[in-house]
Amino acid sequence: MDLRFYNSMSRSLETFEPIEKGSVRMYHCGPTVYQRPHIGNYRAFLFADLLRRLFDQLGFDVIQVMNLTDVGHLVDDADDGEDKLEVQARKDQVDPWKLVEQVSEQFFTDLKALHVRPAHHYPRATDHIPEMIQVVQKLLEHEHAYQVGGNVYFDVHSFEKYGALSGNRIEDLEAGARLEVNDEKRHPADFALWKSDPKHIMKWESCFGPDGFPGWHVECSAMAMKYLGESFDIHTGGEDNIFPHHECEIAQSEGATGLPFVNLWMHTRFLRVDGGKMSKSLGNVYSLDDLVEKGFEVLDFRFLVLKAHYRGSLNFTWDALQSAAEGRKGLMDFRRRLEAACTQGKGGEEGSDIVDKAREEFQLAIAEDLNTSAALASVFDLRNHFLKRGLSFAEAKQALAFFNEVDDLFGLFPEAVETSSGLSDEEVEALIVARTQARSDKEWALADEIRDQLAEAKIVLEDGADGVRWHRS
RNA sequence: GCCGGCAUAGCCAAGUGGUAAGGCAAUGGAUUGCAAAUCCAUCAUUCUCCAGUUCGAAUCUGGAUGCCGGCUCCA
Repeated sequence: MDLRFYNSMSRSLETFEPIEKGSVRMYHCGPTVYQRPHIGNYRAFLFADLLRRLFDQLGFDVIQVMNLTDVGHLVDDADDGEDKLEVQARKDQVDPWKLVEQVSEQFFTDLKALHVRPAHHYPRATDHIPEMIQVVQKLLEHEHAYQVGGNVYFDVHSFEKYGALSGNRIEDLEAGARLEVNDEKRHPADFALWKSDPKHIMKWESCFGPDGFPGWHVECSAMAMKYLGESFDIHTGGEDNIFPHHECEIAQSEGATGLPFVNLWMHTRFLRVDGGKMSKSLGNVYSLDDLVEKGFEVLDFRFLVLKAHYRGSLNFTWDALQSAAEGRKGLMDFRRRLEAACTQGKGGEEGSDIVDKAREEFQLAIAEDLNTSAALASVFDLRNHFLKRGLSFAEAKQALAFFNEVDDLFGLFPEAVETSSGLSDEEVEALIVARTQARSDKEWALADEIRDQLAEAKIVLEDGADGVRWHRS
């Protein structure tokens, strides 16, 4: 089955063809580790993980790289542009290096909670200064860059394709007149490859001077090429990365090597909050902890993200998250039923093509630019079908296998049910027996007390005609 | 000023020419000691608005309105 993805560069769906048959190399723009990533950031990272899981499932040899930006990301492009990291470190009164450690650690904790499979490399900009300097030197050799004192700039006029990704034209950028005036630059749209500033805390000695630091864009070029080669398959990021970041990456990388940098550019749309932009002033920049504090699970957010297509502007609201949480519960409940039906199922050994049909729909939806929303519908359809019609032993086994494939891709279910509720299975069973006794004795107060006690321990009871089923929530 | 995107029920959201997926919520019923969970049923003659193309449009074209993004740090 062909995979088709939307390429931001061509603005159309393209059949995916890896550079090397059976393998895929991809790079994702990761966080600038100056403050904990918010749920909007994680939408992009969850998308990267979806791609990763898809290629894993299809048996590709995957090499996945996500950078951590820990230097060079300036708050603005002016001469006195400060490094975001240093600014935040000063605010927090900590050493910038320490801040990097703290935020990175938090980031990895978040990824784990979100069931994101670890990338193969998480390179940090500060560990790749020599590689970046090499790129800058090559650009100088090829006359795509020029040096003014201790600063080196990329000459956007030297790269014909500059603007191809974003649709910006150099003339328009100038007309915008919002670019900082910088007398050193030949053109206002030229961007920094290397800057010198003795005031910087994070600085390196180089052939350009004693106190320099790299421009933001160059880290991704240097690190991507180091780990993935000069040309690789897929590069992803948020829509805001398209310009200037990715535009500049292309110019730098191709300017340095003369080879195509990336075959497929994929960008996720922003997560909106209450229909608008997420912003600090509105107080709606949420972290995963904010969700947990409201009683949600981190994976509920993962489900919410998967319910929408990655190129659509998902609107985050607490209602939507609640709905995602309920929906995820429903799926987990169905999986429990399937598991039960597999061990104690009735009916014949013959399966049916219902599951195959659901699987086919699911796979088609995913193959067509990762339409998780439509794919999910096939899973719910299957659930509804079986809830309505019932299912045989063989069908349950088929369906469970399909469910596990779905979760291999979506990563929505906990790996193992936690037994940390304080009650062992035996204790739970004993309490249920006691409650059943109380109910048959019509001692409702006692029965309800036991029910509350179990609920407190996160045990969900299901009173049915043929007895009581229970599970941990 | 320049570039780009979106507008589908109470909420979230698929669907890009053939007559509106799915989830959540809601409502009625079954079940229950009461609940919860579960099950059954119902839930957009219609896709922001106006005009056009077409046998046929949520889907294409033009216009209006609203929202969002980029051009400056941002996923």
